Amino acid sequence: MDAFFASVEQLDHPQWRALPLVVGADPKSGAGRGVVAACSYEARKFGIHSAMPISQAWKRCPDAIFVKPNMGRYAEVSAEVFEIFGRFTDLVEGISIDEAFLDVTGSIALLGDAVTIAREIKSTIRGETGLVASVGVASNKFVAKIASDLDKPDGLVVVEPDEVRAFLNPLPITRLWGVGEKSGAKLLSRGLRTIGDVAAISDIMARSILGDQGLKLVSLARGEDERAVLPHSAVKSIGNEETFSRDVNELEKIKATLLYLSDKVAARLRKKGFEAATMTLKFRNEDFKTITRSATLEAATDLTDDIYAMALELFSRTGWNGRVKIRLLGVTASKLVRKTDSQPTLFVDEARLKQVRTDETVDAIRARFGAGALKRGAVVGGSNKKGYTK
DNA sequence: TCTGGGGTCCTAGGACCC
DNA sequence: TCTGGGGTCCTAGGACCC
Repeated sequence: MDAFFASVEQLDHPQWRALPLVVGADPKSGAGRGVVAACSYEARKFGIHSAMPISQAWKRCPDAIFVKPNMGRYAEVSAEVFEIFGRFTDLVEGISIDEAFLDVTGSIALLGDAVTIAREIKSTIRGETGLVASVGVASNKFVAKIASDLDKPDGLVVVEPDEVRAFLNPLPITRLWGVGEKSGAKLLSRGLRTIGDVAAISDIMARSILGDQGLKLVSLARGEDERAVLPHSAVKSIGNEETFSRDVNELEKIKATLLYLSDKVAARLRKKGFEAATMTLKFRNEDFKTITRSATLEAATDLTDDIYAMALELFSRTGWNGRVKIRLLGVTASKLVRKTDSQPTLFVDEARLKQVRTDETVDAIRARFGAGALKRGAVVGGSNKKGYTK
């Protein structure tokens, strides 16, 4: 999907259409923290792009419309788009909220060749959601992905099997999916500028530059990719993190934030029917140095109090002494098990039962009155930056 | 110049097991 | 007195993607 978040906002707010629009952090008149999550094509004319610091976006176009992401709404629209994908094949592999691989090999006899299907998908999406999509058609995932990126917005790029090498060779290495800042710099330092340059090096050279990753990369650069389109991949982790609006060193605020994050993660686990055995605390200090501490329990849990207790324990293991300020805290649950598959409790513990009933009640109230209907006292009293009210 | 928030995957060392 | 090889799991860090 092209400029997905921004396009959804323009769809929902007709008065914002054809205007520069930025979805992301609050710019706070140029003093805001955070980055651009997405922006309209009108905003791109000012040099604004995804992942740019929001303060820079503000400098480039203070008159742009700045809005906070509304992930719930984007998820709704995403579901509509994926439902459309499902009409063309069962083999749909989502790779993000707005992007998927579709293996249409088995649909050609019924629906026409891949290019016909691609046109049909684009026009159905536009007709039913009002949004614009770009499609790449190719004989494997890697080439299709690159092709889909080349002619945005509203692109349709077809790469025939015998054109793959000629198509890839002239493209810059920055187009290689999986090559970011670090790997890109290593490749450039060896004089490798295009995908064709990478395709031409020996396996020994590839390994010396990027290790085992390098070997895979050379295959991809040659257009070789045998990976299947795999639907239904299982979720592996659920986490929430938050950058403070100013760096903090007040213990009360830190604890309130850990409780807020733990509660959020626990509620998401319960909503999806998971329990988690491993918890990871993420900690970034004012110098942007990031560390993690994690621990694994014998019995998986979805209780807010359990997760908060672990978060506190892991925080104490960071060795934080109050002298450096903290920029970000995060809590992530992993080693997930479906609740029905988890080990039954071996003995009844009154205190635990009480916690279970508390969480059930909280979930029920939030389900009825909204996620913000009920907050822990420590979170409200701890002056959480979002400033929740009762 | 200033770097969000949601994730996945990989690497590497150490503990532990057979 | 000198200690292999194969495998799994855990932890910490880091690259990368949207």
